[in-house]
This record gives sequence, structure tokens and C-alpha cells, in this order.
Amino acid sequence: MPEDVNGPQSGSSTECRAELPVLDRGVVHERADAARNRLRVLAAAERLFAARGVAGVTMDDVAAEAGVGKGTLYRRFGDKGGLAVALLDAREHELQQRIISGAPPLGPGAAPGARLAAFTEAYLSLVAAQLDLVLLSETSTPGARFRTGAFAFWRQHCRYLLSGAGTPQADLRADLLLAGLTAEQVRHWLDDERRDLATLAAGLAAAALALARPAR
Amino acid sequence: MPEDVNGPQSGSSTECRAELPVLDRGVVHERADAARNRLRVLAAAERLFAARGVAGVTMDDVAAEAGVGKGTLYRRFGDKGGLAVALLDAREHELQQRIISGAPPLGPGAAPGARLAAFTEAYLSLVAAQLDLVLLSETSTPGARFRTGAFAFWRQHCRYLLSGAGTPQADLRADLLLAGLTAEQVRHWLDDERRDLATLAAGLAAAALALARPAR
DNA sequence: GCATGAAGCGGACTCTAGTCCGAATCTCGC
DNA sequence: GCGAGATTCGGACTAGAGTCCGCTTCATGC
Repeated sequence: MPEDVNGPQSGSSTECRAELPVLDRGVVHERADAARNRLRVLAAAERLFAARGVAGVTMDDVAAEAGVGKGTLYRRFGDKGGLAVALLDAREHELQQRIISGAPPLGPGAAPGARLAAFTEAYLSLVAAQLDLVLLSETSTPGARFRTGAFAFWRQHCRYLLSGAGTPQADLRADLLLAGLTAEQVRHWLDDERRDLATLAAGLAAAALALARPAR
Repeated sequence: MPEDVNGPQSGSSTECRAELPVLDRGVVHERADAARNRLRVLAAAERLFAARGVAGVTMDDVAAEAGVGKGTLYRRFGDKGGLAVALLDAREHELQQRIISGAPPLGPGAAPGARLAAFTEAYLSLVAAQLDLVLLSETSTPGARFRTGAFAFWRQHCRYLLSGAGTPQADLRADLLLAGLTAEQVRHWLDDERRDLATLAAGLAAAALALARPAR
């Protein structure tokens, strides 16, 4: 396991540091060739994934399409999951912004319960829209899910809202809610059980509220 | 993906068919050599896993230790996860029996909420006791978790209890609760966050009850 | 400019899961 | 018993993820 996963790469999130853990791994000095290759790889991966599906693309394919060696790929992104994380970065960041400074009920201003329900629906739809990538990012390595910066953000947000709602053991319940929003689980509901996304979102939002209610 | 995963192998669960989906794939005719090899493989796997840990054992190792070809291994168990499922079979079956015909609050007789809490704790401790095997069985293949017979049992049981408690969307919430009991999640709580098993059990049982409460 | 050391590069290599198919073995009807 | 046909066996083979390390390229101080 490399220590440099997603090195300098998400270089646009510095506001909001005080409140929530948004990562901006030091935007130290990225060498020109490194930057060029990073962009090439990301573009190549996006192209290939779109064309052949995430499962139909090997790391060799990505390296070849990007005109880069495999070593470069791995030095940069750690593993296949790291590549997925990098590709998801923009979308996740956008949702993070809506949470931090967007309009209620997702953004600040609404009651914690309402915000939690809104978050549940918004996050579910992000996952559903990028199912394969999220799945890859969560399962490439055991426990990968818990190690991404994005996860830390979602968890922290849920904990905050649950605490605000007076929920006992907010930490645990935040994890429980997020466990239900795993790509694997969402895929199961959507594909295997053929549930309707909107209905699922409503059901999960209701469940989140049940979880949030303070002890009687 | 083979179609014969875990063929004739869990040949001891026929009672309780009416109430819950316990699988006993036809105990048709297992050839003598096949039976001998199945036992050898299971014994070899148990030995190796105990000695070197699940992660430190390859399928080649198991085949060699069992004195059997790799083809045999795969024909029999489908993949590494199938082997784990077979190894877990006995333990899971025992819990299933306690649920079906054991003493309350786990067994019949107690109120649905109490049974749900008891199930949560009992299942959590089963998972914790066999973390590596359960992890393997759940993650060897995407969606593997949802395909095992054992999972169908746990889910059905939770659905039944939640319905009995008057919970809206019992199906969805059963899945949500079980999502919090995946090996990945449990491992995270136990190993990464170093939570205490007993406290975790209590917290999850409480969360299960919150999930179970009927809409106000 | 240019020397120099650090960072980045890339492709050959390893390791393991999973597949395939000819050969061996078993079961059943006679 | 015994032959026929299906089932099982087993090890060589494939594919793809991830590692390694000598070579190249860059950025900085002079």
C-alpha cells in the first residue's frame, strides 16, 4: 500500500476547514510532467470507463490510453480505487459545497432532521448516478471506504446533524445510516430488487429520521 | 460464475422451511470421492486459516494441503468466498436454530422489539467471532453478500420482526440494519475505532429499536 | 547555463484468482 | 460382475492487479 495516494490533486477546497474535514493534501510542488500525466490519466480513464464500463477496463488499458507506464498510474493513484476516487472528486466536492453553503434544507438554516433527510436523498442520488465508480472506490481494497476524505466529510456531517437533533450515540448512528448508502447496498436495491430511486430516497429519508429521533 | 456453488453440503436443515428460507440444496447423490474430497478441503482450509490467517492462504495452498486439484476446489465451492460460506455454515446454522426454536428473547415468545435487539447482539457477536471468514464470504465477489442463503434468512427474520413491531417499510429497514452488521463495518468499529464489543452491541440494539419504532 | 539530487517514469516481473479440458473414476442398469 | 455414460479430477493455462528498480526528467542553487 503506497503512502502517496491521490497526492496533490484536489486542490480547490480550503474554505470550511474549521467545520468539516475537507482534505487538501498539500498542494506543494507538482512537477510539470507529473501534472501533465495526471491530467492525461484522468482523461483517459474517463473516456475508457464511459466507452466500455468500469468493469471492462484494466489498469493496463488506462495506462496505454494515457500513454503512460503502469508504474506512473500506481504511483499517482495507489490502486484502481484511487483512480475512482479521483474521478469522483469533482462531484463529491460539489455536493459538499451545497451542504456547507447552499440553500436549506440541504444547506445550513433548516432543522437538523430536515437537513439529514435532505442529505440522505442527495447523497443517494450522487451514488446512484455514479454507481460503478463509487462501488470501485469503496471496494477496491478492504476498508477503502473508510479511508477516503470524502467519507470523513459525510460522516462528520451526519454526526453533527444527529447530535443537533438530540440523538443518542450520534456517531454510531451516523455510521449505520452511511452503511445503508454504500454502493453495494444501493446497487442491490436498485438493480437486484428493482426499487424505484425516488421511493427508495423517500424511504431512506424516513428511516434516517427514525434513527435521529431522541430516546423517548 | 459457476452454477453449482456449495452443491450438496448443508444437509441438515429441513424443519422450519415453512417459516424461513433455510436452504438445503437437494442432498441428491454425492459421489464417494466427491464427499471425501469435500471433507478434505474443508479440513485443510480450516487448518490453514487457523495457522496463517485467512489472508495468508491462497487457493493453491488449500488445494495442495487437501491433496486435491484446483479444479476440484472451484467446482465444489465456486470461489474463495464459497469456501468461507461453507466453513461458516455450522455456526450460522446454530444461530438460526436458536432463533427458530430457542429461548426468548432471541427465540419465539418475546416481543418483536426485544427479539430484534437480541438478534442484533447475537448476530454481531457471530460476525465478530469470525470476522475474517465473514468478510471473505461477503466481499469475494460484488454482491456476494446478498446471494447467500444465510443472508436471506437474517433478512427475512428482521423483516418479520419489524413488521410485527408495526414499523413502516420493514423491508427497507431490515436491509439498513443488516447493512450496519456487515463484516467491513464491524471490522471498522472494532479494529479501526477500537470500540468495545459489548458497548457496540448495546448501541446497535438501541439503534435497531429506534429503527423499529412505528411512525409517530 | 549547468551541476546535482530529488522526484517521476515505465515496463518487465510476480503473484494469485479463476478457467479449461483430457483423463480418471464412479454409479447404475443389466 | 461388467460396460456405458455421466461426473469428477487435477494441473497447465490465462488474465489482471499491483510491485520493483534502473533510467530519465525536472527544479533549484550557484
